[in-house]
Amino acid sequence: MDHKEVRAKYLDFFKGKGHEVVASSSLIPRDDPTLLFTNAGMVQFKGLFLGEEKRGYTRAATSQKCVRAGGKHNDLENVGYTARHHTFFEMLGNFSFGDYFKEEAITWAWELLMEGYKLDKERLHITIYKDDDEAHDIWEKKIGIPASRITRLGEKDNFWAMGDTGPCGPCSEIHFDQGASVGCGRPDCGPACDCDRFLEIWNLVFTQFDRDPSGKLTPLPKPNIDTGMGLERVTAVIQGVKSNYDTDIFSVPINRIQELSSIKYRQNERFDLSFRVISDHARAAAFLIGDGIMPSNEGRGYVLRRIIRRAIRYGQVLGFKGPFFHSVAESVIDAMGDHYTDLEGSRSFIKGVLVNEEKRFADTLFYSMKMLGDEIEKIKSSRGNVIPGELAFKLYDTYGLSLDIVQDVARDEGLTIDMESYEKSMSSQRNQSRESWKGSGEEKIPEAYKKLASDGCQCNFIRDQAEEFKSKVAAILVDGKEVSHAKVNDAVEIVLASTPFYGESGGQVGDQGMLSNNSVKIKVSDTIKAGSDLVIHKGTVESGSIKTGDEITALVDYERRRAIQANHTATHLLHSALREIIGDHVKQAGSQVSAERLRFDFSHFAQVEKEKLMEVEALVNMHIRDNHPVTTEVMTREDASKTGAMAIFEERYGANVRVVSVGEGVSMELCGGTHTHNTGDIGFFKIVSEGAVAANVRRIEAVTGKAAVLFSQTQDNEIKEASALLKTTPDQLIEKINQVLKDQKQKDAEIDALKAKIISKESGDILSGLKEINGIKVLAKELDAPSPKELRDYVDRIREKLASGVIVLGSKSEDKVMLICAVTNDLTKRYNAGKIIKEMSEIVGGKGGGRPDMAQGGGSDPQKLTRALESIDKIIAG
RNA sequence: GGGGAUGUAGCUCAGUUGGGAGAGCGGUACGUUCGCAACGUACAGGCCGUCGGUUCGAUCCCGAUCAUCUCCA
Repeated sequence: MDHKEVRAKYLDFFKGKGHEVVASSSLIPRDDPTLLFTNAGMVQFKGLFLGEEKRGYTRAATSQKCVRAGGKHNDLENVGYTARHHTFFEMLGNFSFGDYFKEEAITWAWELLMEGYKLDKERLHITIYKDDDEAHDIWEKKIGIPASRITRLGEKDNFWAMGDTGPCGPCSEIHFDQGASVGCGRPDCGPACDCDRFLEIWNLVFTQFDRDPSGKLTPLPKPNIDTGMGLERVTAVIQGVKSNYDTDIFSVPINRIQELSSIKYRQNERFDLSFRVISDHARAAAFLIGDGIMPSNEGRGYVLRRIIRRAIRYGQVLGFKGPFFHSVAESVIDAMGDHYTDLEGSRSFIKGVLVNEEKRFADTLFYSMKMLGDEIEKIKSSRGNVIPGELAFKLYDTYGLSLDIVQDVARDEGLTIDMESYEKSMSSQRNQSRESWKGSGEEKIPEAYKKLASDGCQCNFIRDQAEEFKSKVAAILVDGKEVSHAKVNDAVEIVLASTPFYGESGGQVGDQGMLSNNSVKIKVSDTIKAGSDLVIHKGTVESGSIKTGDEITALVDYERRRAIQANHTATHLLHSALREIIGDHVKQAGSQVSAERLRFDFSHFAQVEKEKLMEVEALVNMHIRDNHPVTTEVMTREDASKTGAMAIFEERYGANVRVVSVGEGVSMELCGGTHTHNTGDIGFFKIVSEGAVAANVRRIEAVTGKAAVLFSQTQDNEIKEASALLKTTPDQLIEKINQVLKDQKQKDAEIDALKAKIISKESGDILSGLKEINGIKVLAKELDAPSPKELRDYVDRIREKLASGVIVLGSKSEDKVMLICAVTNDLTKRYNAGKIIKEMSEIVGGKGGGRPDMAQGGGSDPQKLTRALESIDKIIAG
């Protein structure tokens, strides 16, 4: 049985038991500040378990993609060294939201393992929570498991909780006995043992309590079921192999590595380790990038980067010199693209990102190796033979040179590393970081909205309707608290039973407009969406008062809405034009559509050339002129992905999705926003700017319709005005500017030359004030110089003429004095310009200093300049 | 989220008691050469990331901010 059959059997089995088969959600969890990545099957159902969200089913089964790397669950460092750890894996799970409970969950699990997967029942052991007699009875009496193979365990192993408070409950695990030859070999070895003999394959969680802050458990009226079984693990058990890496799941990437490296798997343990690390990480990298995460220097992107780099490092062990990892990742797409169709669609994108990242890593490595080389040079020249631990740590911490590489180099150079101090530095960094961990920073849904949702409050967005729309007030919030009525000047948040207002989502801003009836007028300044089906109208009561249950007329500002729609449809056209002209690695990385303009972020590895940008703009405008119809269709997620519609990864979609199509194959995207009826409604599309927002992410801003016309007119006017100022025509403007610049440059040169002449001449005049003190030529003079640079020019000139002597010049402005002193080189032993300027600066209330032959200073008392200059006589006379 | 590092010419980077912004490569012009390569000479190219503070004076010190790199969580 291959893994595809294992997965299909699972989903089919539970479909047969009335479960909705739900597609895997993105690896980026939505609305959840506690998680870096989706790390379990229940993540996408959290809202249902908490009763904050309702969907059209109460039983669900999924095969959920999961990543455990970074954040609370971090398996990264173990991957490759064990038979079971992965950064990426698939979790099979069946869920009940207040529907069936313990008995069905256990019975069905057993049925699937026996009849579906044909496991040997003699090798299965059960663990339950110590107080859960109910589960014990079901296992023993109903299923017929001998009590000797049912183990009661404590809170640590068999009691599950989402957090310190909230839903929680006992769980029951099914373990597979790999036989006495595996593991510790102790006679009392059992499922509770830490060794590898008993393998947990399925965890059934019975969420039946609600824990309050004091720790008290109250039974939930409708308990839930949440189960999880790792696909890789159970496949290994079914296929009778000892390691997940020996299943068919990993054979494709491992084969690819064999081809690329010409090294066989299972010949050498050191190489095998690399095979496992690379094949695991290739899966994680492909899926993370497929879900829109880009390698970067922070957050999720940084976890991805570390996964990629770890793989590359292990690849070096296999002798890879150039980029190879992208090719392994592509083999993952070959193997899994048929079940994860969006992965296949992102193939060239994933490859591009990885090639780019492989090159970038080579740069970092080159730089940090150079740094290490310099440091070793220093150690050797001081006859040392130990690399300090702090240095090794710094190289790792700051420059990304990992310890194993430093160790290799040290060995080659005959040096050792002070590991004790290395570990010390490391653990102090760890502690420092752990103390400050708070969360991933994802925005949380405010409590008041959650409460409304769990109270069953809903608000349907009614897409196409007459302008007069009547609805009932379902809830009113003031200052984030639910109230029954609101009066004049209150800042309110209103929930209606249904609404024509579009709540901000998918990058499209929320609508504005009015809510009114005979007794109240509310100006809506923004509309937002909370959760999946709550639309909140934010606004102010302008007159009258309102209470819940009132009937009210909702009127959207449709002129504004039309501008937004034009921008939104144009965004889709821009997306498809970019893919056509610069390549299908282009993927949306975010967008913002407002009435004024549209902003589109997308993945791309370099600046978009101006010519390409013009082509894109032209293509979008062509589609506008062709006046294609814009149509929308609601279909199942599966059907949508078959049509090849582009999905935007940051969105969460339900079972049914909206597909927005432009013309015949011009553009097709999953989108919940609102659009024009025909592309011609956009009128005109104009790109305003293109630039970078992050590594490998570019941003285009554009305008449409009226705003685009205005933009062009403004630009045109500016060109005309500029032409008029330069007394030329727009078509000769560039030429004229070049001419003016050239002219100016010439004049600058001329001015410099003239200044030099003047200074040269004036310095001759200045020389008239030359004195001789102690046989040394001394010149002290005040002159009018606008800047210290000017003053320096004078002093240089004079020095040339003087050949030997001391020069002091001063210049004053309203409230400041500049002083400069030069001593010719033959005299610097006797007179120090720095010291001279110091003394003189003090007189004018300031400070100064510099080199022995040249020094500057100044002060804030202009009236004393003359005195300062006179003081030179005394200084030289000594 | 917390820490460390970097930001100077098109590129790679120097630049300390705070006091004239540099090198190599690349570019342009000229020269040697039949031509290329090579070499020589000259020249152009800089808000020293941005903003603020200290100071007579900041590439340099201090604070903030942005970008990039990196480690930890």
